[in-house]
Amino acid sequence: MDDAQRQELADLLKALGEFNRLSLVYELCQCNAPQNAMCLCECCSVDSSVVSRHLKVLAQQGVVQMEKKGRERVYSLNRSDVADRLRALADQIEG
Amino acid sequence: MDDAQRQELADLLKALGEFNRLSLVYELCQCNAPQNAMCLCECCSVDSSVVSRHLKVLAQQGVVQMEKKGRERVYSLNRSDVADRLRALADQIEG
DNA sequence: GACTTATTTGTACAAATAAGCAAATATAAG
DNA sequence: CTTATATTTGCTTATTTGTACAAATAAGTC
Repeated sequence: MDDAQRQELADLLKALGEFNRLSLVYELCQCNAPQNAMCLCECCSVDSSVVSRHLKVLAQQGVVQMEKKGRERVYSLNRSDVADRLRALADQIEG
Repeated sequence: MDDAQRQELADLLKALGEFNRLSLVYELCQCNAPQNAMCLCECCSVDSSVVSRHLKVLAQQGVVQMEKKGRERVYSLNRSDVADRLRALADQIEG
């Protein structure tokens, strides 16, 4: 694994390693249908602009996926993608 | 999962989500025997005091384990423990 | 077009973080 | 006891990060 890949993994872990962002992930985890930001706003009690920024971070790391739907944007979790990356790390660590 | 547990998980991910700390983890990952800080110092090119602090963070999150050995302190990776926590998250995310 | 709703962006600010260096501490060896 | 080595701690600096609020943008509805 080269430095760039390691940095990418660190960025993913950092994205998940913040309480409100992790809460967003768990919230999306329990939804079958994609959710909009206003809805997600309720699970962590912060301003909508903050949720917007957190979702942007999660999207940049490929944790969530965004889709435009009318005037709202709905987010869904890239379940298998994230799970696979976490398991790959777990496997490496376990050796 | 309550807030405290979620915070704990976020703290673990944050601890792993920094380049130099993740490098330390990978370094320890490739060692069979526990390593001292001076040795670990070489893998990421930072001051020994910085390594000391990073190792402290990792120890607080249960990622590494420290053992006094003469005047040096040797660190080893809590492999299965960390791997299990990452897999548990992966499982939850995959749903 | 005017209005409403959803989301993003600009700005400001406080708190947290990472880093380096020097000094302090701990412990072994001479 | 003195010296050498390993590690931690105190201090400072620069940078990043999370947050709130207001304004801007986007897109639907009347």
